[in-house]
Amino acid sequence: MHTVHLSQPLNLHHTLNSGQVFRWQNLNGTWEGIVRGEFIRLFENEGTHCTCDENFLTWYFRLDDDLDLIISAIDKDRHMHKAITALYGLRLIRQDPWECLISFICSSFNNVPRIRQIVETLCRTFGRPLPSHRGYEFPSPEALADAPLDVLRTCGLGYRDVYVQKTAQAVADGFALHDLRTMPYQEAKKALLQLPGVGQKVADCVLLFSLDNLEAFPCDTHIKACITQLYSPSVDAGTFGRQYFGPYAGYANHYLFHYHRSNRTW
DNA sequence: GTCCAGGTTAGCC
DNA sequence: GGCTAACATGGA
Repeated sequence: MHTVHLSQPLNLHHTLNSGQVFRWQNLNGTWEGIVRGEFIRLFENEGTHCTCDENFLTWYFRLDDDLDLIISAIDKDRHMHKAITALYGLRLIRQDPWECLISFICSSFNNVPRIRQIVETLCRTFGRPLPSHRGYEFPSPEALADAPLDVLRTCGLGYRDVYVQKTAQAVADGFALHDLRTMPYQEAKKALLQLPGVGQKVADCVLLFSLDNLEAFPCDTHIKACITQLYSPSVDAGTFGRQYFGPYAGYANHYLFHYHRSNRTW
């Protein structure tokens, strides 16, 4: 465990607890997670302490984004101002696209604790155990592609078992997730929408949380409520969000989402 | 028992 | 293209 003094704001609690990633656990102040097959431990106390190197922190927590610049770009009204003030240090994460894709297929018509439970069960059932015995890797596309439906079902997936299996088969057969990183927003989204279990909202989550598309604006029930109540009752939330907030609409989206979901008042 | 949760899909018009 | 019912699961 060593100390890193970051030049960028980072609030671990807001960031890891905001529903963009599902495998981190807070054990009395210390965050534990498994990223790309590596067990990682983090906590904040006059600097960020971690069992990883600074390059990992920079990559994973997008410290290459100038958060203050981004915040000033999206600080356009009193609603947004409340959210960014209350959640200062909330950052988007640059997570693995494959894990992100499957996690958000599991997220549809579901709640966060259960998403976490399903993802963890998938890892325990189909993922490689870490050499340190501290948990399991996220399963490979091949592992989920070859998984029998009834075993997937026992992981708690419900009717989503087919979505996970077919999407895993598509990725195992060569669907190039990483290529989407360099595509324009509409084109990358169109490609993702081909995958079973991936609709407008899940596609935007994958683009935003794992493929560097900061203009993606995922529209779930919380965001739709925010847009209709606070901004305009009759617009398409996604179109409005991207146009109104601009190139960093995705950051605005996640601040609104987490503020609304954590049951704070506007 | 009823309701709800980061939606997607198939089947209609 | 837009609209709607159906969809497993577990916790409140």
